[in-house]
Amino acid sequence: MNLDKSYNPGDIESRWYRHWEERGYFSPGPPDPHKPAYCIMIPPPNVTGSLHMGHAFQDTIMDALTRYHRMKGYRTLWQPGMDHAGIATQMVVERLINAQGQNRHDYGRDRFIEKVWQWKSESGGIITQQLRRLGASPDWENERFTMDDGLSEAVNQVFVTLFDEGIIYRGKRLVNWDPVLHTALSDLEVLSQQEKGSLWHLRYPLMDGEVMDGEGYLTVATTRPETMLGDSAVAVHPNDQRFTHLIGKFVELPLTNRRLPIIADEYVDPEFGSGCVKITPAHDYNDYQVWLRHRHNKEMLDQIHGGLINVFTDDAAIRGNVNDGDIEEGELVPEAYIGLDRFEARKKIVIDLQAQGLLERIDDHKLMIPRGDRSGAVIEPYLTDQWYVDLTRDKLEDGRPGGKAKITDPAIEAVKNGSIEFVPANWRKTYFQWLENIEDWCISRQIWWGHRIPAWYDQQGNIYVGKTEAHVRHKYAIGGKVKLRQDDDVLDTWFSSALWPFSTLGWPEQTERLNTFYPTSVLVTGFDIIFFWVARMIMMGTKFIGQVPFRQVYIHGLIRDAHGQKMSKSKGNVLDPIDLIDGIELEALVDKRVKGMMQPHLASNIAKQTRNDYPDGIPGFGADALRFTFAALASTGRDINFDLGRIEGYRNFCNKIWNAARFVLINTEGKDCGQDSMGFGSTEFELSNADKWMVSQLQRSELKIEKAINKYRFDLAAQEIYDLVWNKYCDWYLELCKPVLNNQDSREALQVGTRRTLVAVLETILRLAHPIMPFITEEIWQRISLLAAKHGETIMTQPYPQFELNKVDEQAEREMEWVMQFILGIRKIKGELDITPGKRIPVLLADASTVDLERLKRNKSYLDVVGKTESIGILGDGDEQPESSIAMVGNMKLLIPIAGLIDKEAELDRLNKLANKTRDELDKITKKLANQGFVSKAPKAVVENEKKKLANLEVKISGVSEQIEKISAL
RNA sequence: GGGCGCUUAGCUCAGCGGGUAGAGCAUCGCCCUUACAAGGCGAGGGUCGCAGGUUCGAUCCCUGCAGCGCCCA
Repeated sequence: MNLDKSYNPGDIESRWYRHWEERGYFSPGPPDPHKPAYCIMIPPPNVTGSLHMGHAFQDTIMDALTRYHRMKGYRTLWQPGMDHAGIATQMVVERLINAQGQNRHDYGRDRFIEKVWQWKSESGGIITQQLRRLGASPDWENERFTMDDGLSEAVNQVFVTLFDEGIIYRGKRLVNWDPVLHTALSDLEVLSQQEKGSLWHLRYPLMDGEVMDGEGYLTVATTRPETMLGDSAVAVHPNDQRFTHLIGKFVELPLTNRRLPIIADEYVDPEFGSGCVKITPAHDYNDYQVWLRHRHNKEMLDQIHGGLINVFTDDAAIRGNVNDGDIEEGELVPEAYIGLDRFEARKKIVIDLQAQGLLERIDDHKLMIPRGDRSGAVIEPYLTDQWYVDLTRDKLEDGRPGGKAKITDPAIEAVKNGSIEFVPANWRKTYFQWLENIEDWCISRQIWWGHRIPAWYDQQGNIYVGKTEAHVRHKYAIGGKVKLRQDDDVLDTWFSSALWPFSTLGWPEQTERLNTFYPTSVLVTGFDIIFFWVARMIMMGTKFIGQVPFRQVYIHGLIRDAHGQKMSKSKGNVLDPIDLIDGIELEALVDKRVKGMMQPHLASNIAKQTRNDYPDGIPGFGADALRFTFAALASTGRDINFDLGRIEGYRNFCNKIWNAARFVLINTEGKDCGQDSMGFGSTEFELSNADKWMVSQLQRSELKIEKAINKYRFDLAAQEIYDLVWNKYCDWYLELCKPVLNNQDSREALQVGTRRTLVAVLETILRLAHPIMPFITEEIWQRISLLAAKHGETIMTQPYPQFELNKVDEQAEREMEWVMQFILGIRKIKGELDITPGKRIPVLLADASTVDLERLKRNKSYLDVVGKTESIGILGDGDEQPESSIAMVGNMKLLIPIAGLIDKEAELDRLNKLANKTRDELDKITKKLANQGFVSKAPKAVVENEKKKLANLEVKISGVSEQIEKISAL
C-alpha cells in the first residue's frame, strides 16, 4: 500500500469526490437533538455563470467552515442552488435564437420561456459541476433554483402580502432605463464610470426685453444638449445676486417656441458653469427633484404636462407628438428631430444652435456615464410605470405603517442591537449608511424570464393582486365575465434572492429544515453585494420570519491579479480556477483569453502578454493547493492579490505532506505502533523528549488554529498548519525520529513510542488540515488511520482535533530547545565556513554546566545524527582550547576545531558580525535599564526579562570577544 | 463634497489590548545526506509613508500631512 513517489492531485481528487457524494456525507442527516445546527446559504450563483476566482475563493471558505463544523459535531447544512438571473439568462437564450435568424418575439412569451427551461436543463448550471471539482460539500440532494415551484410560491406569497399591506405599490417615476434591453434596472445594475464628454454652453434668449450683463440671453451649461427639448425651466441660486432681477422672468427655449420660467432653487451651484441650469425633469434625477419642489407653482403648471416633459421613446430616440383628442401636444417636439437616435439628435441640435448663434462654446468635460452592467448601453433616466417596495415611509396615507417602519427600520435595528454581527465589524457602517439613505426599491423588470408579477388588470385599469388569477377573482369577487389581463412585467431577480435564506428551507411551509436551520449561522460574501443582497435578505427575513436570516456576515475581500488589477476579460488577466486545478497548455490559454472579446482589437496584445507571462502554460496545481492558497490569502483586507507563485508554493506544500506520509508509512506499516488494535500484543511504549515536544507543539497549534477559524482568519489558520507541518513536523520531528528508528540498538519501547507519535501526529495533522485540503488529507488518512487506531469510513466525519492542556510539556520543550540551539549552532558554523552540510565534524564544549551535561547525555543521539557530529568532547576549566569556530548555546560554548580548515579572515568576519549584532542589542538594553522611568514604571516582569536578556548577552559577548582575540592571535 | 480603507523586506502580505519586526515567493552560498531537488542546510535584506503628540518606551494609540484605492453624492 505504498504511496507514489510524488504527489499527483489529479489521480486522487475525482475518486474521493464521487465517493463522498455517493455515500451522502454532504447531507445534514436526520434530526438529532444532541447536535447543534450549523447552516450556510450559498450566495446563489447565476445559472448562466461559470466558476470564477471570486466564487472559488468564497466557496472554499464556505466549504472549509462547513467541513470544520461537520467535524466538530454540528448538524451541518450548506445549502446550494442558483438564481435565475433574469436579464443575463434571457440574453443568453436570445442570442441562441438570434443565431437562427429569429428573435424572441417570433417565439412569443410562452414558447420563449419553454426555450429558456430547455436551455437550463441542457447547459445551465455548469458552475455546480465546477464546484464539485473544488471539493465543495453542500447538500446537493436539496439543491434549489429561484424559479422552482417552491421558491416561486414564496415569491408570490411575499408579493401579495406586501401589496395587501400597502407596502408594494405601482407608480410613475424616473427609473434607470436600458434602451437596448428595454427594461428598468436598479441602481445596482448600473455602473457609472468616468468618461470623456463635453460641456456645451447654450444661449437661451431672454424674453420681454430683459438683459443680463448687457446681453439678451442667459447661458446654460449642459452635458446632454439633446434633452433641451424637454426643458421646462431655467434655475438659478436664490442668493445669486447676478440673477436676482431675472427670477420670475422668462427665456425662450431655442428650436421650439416655448417660454421657460426662470426659477430660484438652492440645488443650483453658483460656482459651476454659468451659475444657470436648465431644468429637464423627465430626463434627470436632480432636475426631477427640483421639479417636485416647484410643480405646484403657476409658472410650472402653465407648462405643457405641468413641466414634466418626456421627449424619448423606449429606444431613447426622439419621440413624435401626440395629438389624439385626449392629449394635444401640438408641435411640442420639433418635426426635424423626431425619430432621431439620442446621439444623432445631439449632433443635429448642436449644429442647429450653432447656426443660430446660440452655441457659446464647447468645453472638454469629464463626467460619470451610467451604463447597464449587462448591455453596456448608456442608461437613461426615464419616466415609466413601475412596481415599488416602499422603504421610506413611516406611515401610509391611510394611516397604516409604511415600509420604513415595517422593513427598513427593523433591518437597521437587527444590526444595531447585535442580532447580526458583521466581520470585520466596520462594514456595519457601510450597511447603515446605505440603509439610512435608501430609496424605494423598483422591483419590476420589462423582460420575460422571471417571476411574473401576480397582478391583474381589468379593462378599466383597476389592479388586483393575488397568487393566481383564480385567487384574485375570489378575493375581489370578480365574475367570470370580467376580462382580466396579467401584468406583463417580471420581478427583479434580487427580489427572489432576498428570500433565499428561508425559501430554500421550504417557507411558507413550516418545515423541519426551516425550524432547524433558520436563522442560519453565517453569510459569507463580498462587500460588493452588501447592498444588492445582504440588506435585502435582512429586510425580508426579519419581516416574514420575524428573525434575522443569519447571525454573522463574514465579508471577504475581492480577488485581483498579482498586481492588484481587477481580473477582466478586456485586460486579459483572468485566471480560471479550473485551469489552476488541472493546468492548461499555452495555446489553449491564449485561445480562451482572446475568444469572444467585446473589444477584439485588444486581442493581439493580450495574446502577446499571455505568451510572455506563461511561456509554458499553467501547470496543474490541484484543488487542495488552490484551496490552501485561498485560505492563506483570506486576511482582513479588501483586495486579495492572487499570485501564481503563491499557489505553486502551496502545491509544494501538498507534496511535502505527501512525502512526510510516505516516510511515516515506510517506518510504521506492519510494525507495532503502540496500539492495542494492531494485534502486536504488547503495547508497551515510551515517549522520548522529541515525541513529547512534538505532541506539545501540536497542542499549541491546535489552539491557534481553532482560534483563527473562529475569527474567520483562515490566513492565520493556514499559516499555522504550514508552520506545524513543514517547520516543526518535517524539519525537526521527522529528523529527530531517525536516530531512534534507524538504530538497531535503540530500545523497543522507545521505538514503539516514536512510531506511535509519528503516526498519531500525522493523523491529527490530517484532520486539522482537512477543512482546507479535503482530498489529500482523505487519501492519506485512509492509508494511515488504522495505524493510529482510528476507525471510520472517512476523515470527513472524524472529530476535529482539540487542544489538550495536559499534553503540553514545557519541560520537554525546554530540553528540545536546547537540542535545537545546539544543532543550529553547528549548522551555522558549517554554513558560514562553507563546510559541506553532510560532513561529520568533531565538537568540543566549554563552560558546560551540570544541566548542560545531563542534557547532553540524554540527547546525544539527536546531536550525533541530526547535528552530524563526529564526536562531542568536554573541556574542563583549565583545558587548552584548540583553534576553533564558536557558537553559544546559552552559557555554554560550542567549539568546532578547524585547524587546517580554517579561513581565518572568514571566521573573524563572522565573529565580528556576531559581536556587533550582540553589542547593539546589549547597548539598547543597557540604556533601557539605565532609564529610571523604565525601571520604576514598566511592569516588573518586563524589567526582569530585560535583565535576564542582558545577562545572557553579556555572556555571549564575552565568549565571542574571547574567541576573536584567540583567532586574531593565530 | 460625504464615508470607508490602505501605505511594513525586491514582490505579495501577516503582525502588535504598546516592551528589541514575521511568512511565502524572489536573491545569494553549500549540498542529489535512502520521505521529499515540487527538496535539504545556511545567509543577506526593513530608520514599519512623513511630521508632531501621549508614554519610561510607539510599527502599534491620538492629531496633522502626503500618496494610493474603494463606495456614495
